Amino acid sequence: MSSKSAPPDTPAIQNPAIQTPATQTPQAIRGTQDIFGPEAEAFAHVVETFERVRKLYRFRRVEMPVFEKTAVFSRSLGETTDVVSKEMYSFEDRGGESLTLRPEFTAGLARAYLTDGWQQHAPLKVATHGPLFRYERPQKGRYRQFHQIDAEIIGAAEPQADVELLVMADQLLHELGIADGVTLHLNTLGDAPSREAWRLALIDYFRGHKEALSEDSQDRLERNPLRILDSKDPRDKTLTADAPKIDDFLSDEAQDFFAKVTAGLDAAGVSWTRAPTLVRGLDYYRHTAFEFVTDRLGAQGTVLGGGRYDGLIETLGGPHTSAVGWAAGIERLAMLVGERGEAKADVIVVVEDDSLLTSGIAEVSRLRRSGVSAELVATGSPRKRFDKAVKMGANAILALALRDGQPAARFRMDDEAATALSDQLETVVAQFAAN
RNA sequence: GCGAUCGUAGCUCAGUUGGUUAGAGCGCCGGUUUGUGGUACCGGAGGUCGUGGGUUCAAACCCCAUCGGUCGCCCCA
Repeated sequence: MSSKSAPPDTPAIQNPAIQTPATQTPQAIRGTQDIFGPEAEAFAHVVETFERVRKLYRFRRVEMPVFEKTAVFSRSLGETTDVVSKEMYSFEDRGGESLTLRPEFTAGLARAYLTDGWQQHAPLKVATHGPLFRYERPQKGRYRQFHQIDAEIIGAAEPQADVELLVMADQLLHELGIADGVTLHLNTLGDAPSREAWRLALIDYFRGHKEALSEDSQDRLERNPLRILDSKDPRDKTLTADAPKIDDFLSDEAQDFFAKVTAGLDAAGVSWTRAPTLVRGLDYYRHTAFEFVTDRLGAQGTVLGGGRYDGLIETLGGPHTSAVGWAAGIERLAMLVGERGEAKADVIVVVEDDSLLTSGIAEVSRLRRSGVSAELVATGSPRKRFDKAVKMGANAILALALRDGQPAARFRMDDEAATALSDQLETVVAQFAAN
């Protein structure tokens, strides 16, 4: 990228501390992470488990671009939401178009549903995973580039779609072994008229007590009044206790819908708690809203969340389309899973004399080609190589050494490995003896 | 965006009324010992004390700024 092609109005970097002197290694970008070893294994385990469960529930795999036109997100999430108003990574491309790195999956999926003709597959069950970007203050379990797994059903107005998604989420958490201490908080926001009536009642109620609200909530009153219910501020909590309840505003249809969702969960044996103050932050939610919350991650306790967004696709200029979905933070799930051991090698081939290096290369290649995971240890002090292999850990160790000037192979292996690998190793020994 | 706290070798950390060449354990490399073996001993490499200023005869230590981590608020997965 030459400086010539930069837009003429690109501001010069004002802060000298941000500039990296040519002699210094640049830092990673704040809020990004390089994960490695046991942590990376945990991350992969989450994705692999998700892939397995998603196939059990017959969700189809989709891949999408990591960036979209900015309007895709600003229109669907709502201009006043924090995500849109201050957390998006937006930029102009060289053609002058405003693009944004996806801060979530749903809006992009809705766009793809419309532009790619996926309507023909409705109701469409899809799953995806990948990186998302949000310009936030990083904390544990919260990053600027983070990763989610995501499952959605587009074009399904029936409550059993909500149920299917929730049961799937519940099974995923169980299969990851982290369901203990996680509870499903469930609420309904009603249909559009219910939600709107409740919203107006809340605004009316809180306006009457505006002075008693926290500063944050006075601000929320204008931008996102529903969220006052979620406030942790003690001043707000005394007020929210007597605030209008959604249940008093639900239409018969909305009430019936919610009853069918809870009945379905009960039938499937998924436990849940009613959380009447649970409101999702994004504008597009209707009816079912839910979060799976753990007590083990401090302030970042929501591990999986979602709901129904019947209004979204219309907002993007499409036909009225019902949809439900959820997303879960892979980093948060991985933290709950904990570090996972990396698999031991089936065989480590130790070259204890440099003159046998080519034999070692030949054997380790043969093993790998026949589906045995193998590592070659042939560097460092020859006398310490065996100990190094022992420390690395393997089901079997094959040591190649000179004995009385003649090549000789020795073994050490676990009993279990001995049975599993005996055929392979016999071949190796035979091979080695032959050479 | 706000508040708090931290930042010394690859890793975990010592290092206080500011005072000679900044230390340990683990890891890494080498040597000796052992020799069907995850041993023991010896030695070595490796540090702009996050970065930039300031105060001082003297700063890892005090002050300011900045970058980054962590925790809380906000928001959210």
